[in-house]
Amino acid sequence: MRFRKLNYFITVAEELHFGRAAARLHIAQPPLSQQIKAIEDELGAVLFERSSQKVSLTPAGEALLPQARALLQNWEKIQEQVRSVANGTAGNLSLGFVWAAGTPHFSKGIAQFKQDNHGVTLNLEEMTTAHALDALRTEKIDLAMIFLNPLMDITDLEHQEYEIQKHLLALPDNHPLAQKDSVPLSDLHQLPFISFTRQAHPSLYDQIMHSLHAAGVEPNIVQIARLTQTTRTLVAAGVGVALVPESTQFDQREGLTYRPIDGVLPELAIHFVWRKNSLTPLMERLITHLHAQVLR
Amino acid sequence: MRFRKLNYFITVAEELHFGRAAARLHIAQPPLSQQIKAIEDELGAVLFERSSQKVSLTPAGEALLPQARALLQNWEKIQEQVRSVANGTAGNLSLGFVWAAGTPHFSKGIAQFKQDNHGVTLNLEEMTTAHALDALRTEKIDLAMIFLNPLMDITDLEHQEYEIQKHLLALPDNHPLAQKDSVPLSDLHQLPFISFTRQAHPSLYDQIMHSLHAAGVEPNIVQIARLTQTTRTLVAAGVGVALVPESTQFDQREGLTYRPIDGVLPELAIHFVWRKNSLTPLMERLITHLHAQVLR
DNA sequence: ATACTTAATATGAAAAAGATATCATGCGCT
DNA sequence: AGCGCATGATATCTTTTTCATATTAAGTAT
Repeated sequence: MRFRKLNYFITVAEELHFGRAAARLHIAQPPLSQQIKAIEDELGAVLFERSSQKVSLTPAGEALLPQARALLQNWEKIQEQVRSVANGTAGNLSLGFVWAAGTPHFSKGIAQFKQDNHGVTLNLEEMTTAHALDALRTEKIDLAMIFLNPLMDITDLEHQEYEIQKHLLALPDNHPLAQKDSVPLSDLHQLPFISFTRQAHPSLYDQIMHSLHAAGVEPNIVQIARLTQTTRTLVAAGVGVALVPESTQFDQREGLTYRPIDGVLPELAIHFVWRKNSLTPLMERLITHLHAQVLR
Repeated sequence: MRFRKLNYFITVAEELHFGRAAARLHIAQPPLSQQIKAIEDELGAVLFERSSQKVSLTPAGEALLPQARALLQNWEKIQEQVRSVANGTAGNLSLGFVWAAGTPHFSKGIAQFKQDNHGVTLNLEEMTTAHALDALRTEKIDLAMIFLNPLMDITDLEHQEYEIQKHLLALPDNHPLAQKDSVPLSDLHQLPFISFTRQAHPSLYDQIMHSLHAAGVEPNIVQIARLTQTTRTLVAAGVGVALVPESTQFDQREGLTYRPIDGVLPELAIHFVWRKNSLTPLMERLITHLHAQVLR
């Protein structure tokens, strides 16, 4: 697909000499004459005025020349773009991620990736694990960063670990438990407790509840849809305490303090997740890049 | 030049099925697979994800599809345009014409031609015969409408008659000669006389002078560069009389009157003139059109 | 006229594209 | 699990297209 004939035409138009043009094209003169004639027949328009003395463009040829050049140039650009997309240095990518993934190193990683890949458009959307899985399967997003654990049925998906966070207990400054350096799990018994809904991160929710139960803790739960800004506002307001991912502490807030938990709680494993066979070079590059940010 | 491979790609992308695509393209499936592979090799990018169960576009293919469609559409447009230029229903044409050609039927003809040929851009410029010939030879214009007579050396040009005009004598209203219905040539003897310069229309000038001389008229000449508006202003102001082409009378003016000449004067033959071998279909159409306007 | 340049034509060779037959793979269905 | 069906890939041969060589035709310059 070299647009042979079009190139032949352009070369003859540039040289205005079949012999020289043929030489430049590394073919003999007769086939060049034939090909030009073929183009003329196809277009139904004579492009060159030939005499044995000189060759010149007809108005039709004059009209075609710049257009033909533009077309070829266009094709070059298209090729480059397609190659870029194939290499992952260009393209679009929609990423759904749980709020806990939004750490400073995540933001920095995204910003740098965008800078290093000017051709790439990233579509970022914060969502719950459940929503992200649905969005993945309905192809609304290409890649998710969500809480993953062994209980989930994701045989239709592939994944790779991003990072593992610990739980922290978020407390109002003046809470009695804030006196301790670390809080035993059992101290949470009967405490007013703010948690995300089971709907949002079902299996994580179940795991946490199971752990609490095992520690003999029967929390007094106030449910909210997502672990976001709202959780911290409620905790700071003294509505209750909350188990939050450690990344939350990056977001300091007046009247709010964090303490490590002493006891067995499930891992907060955030994974990259994508549909099987949908891993593009671009996604691969983004995953590698973000993962590298975590490790340093 | 049917952009075979690009079309193959598009068809497969549309059908997402090599067999059906091949059928639509009236070729067998194996060569289609080969050609697609050839494109992929050339681009260095896999465009389709194949399984025995279904075919789908990769991001690279997704990127190429609209571009490829646009490219082909572009090519269609280019072809049409080139054909239009070849047919003379589109293109550019620069026309240089002497002032005398600017009759009402000329203007009407031009206006109508433009209306009937929307793709055509006409470049009109009023110029002298001498200037027009130079502009023709230096390819500044494509076609001229000028005073032509047998004395001129135009072996490098071709021409066709446009129209032949008679001379009229332009007089101030109150001039004594305005009393007569027609003016004998000999009456012009020693009269103040306004004429274009020899430079402007050399051989016409010579012919007119020769005719005057033959009639024993020795005019008293005030020369101006061109026979335009200015001539009539000068005549109306009583500076002198002038021999003008009959087309001038279409432009009525206060204090100015025209009388036929009684005597032998050269023909005022306005011809289309163009370079040899430069007669394009567009020029041909314009010439035919304008000529038809004269005859009715 | 004669030599020279240049594009067109004729004919056969090489390369590219296509057809037919066959294989490999994966899925659904008993 | 095994069989049939659908689908794309591979191998090999045929056809078509493109190209090269030799030659011709036409026009210019000497």
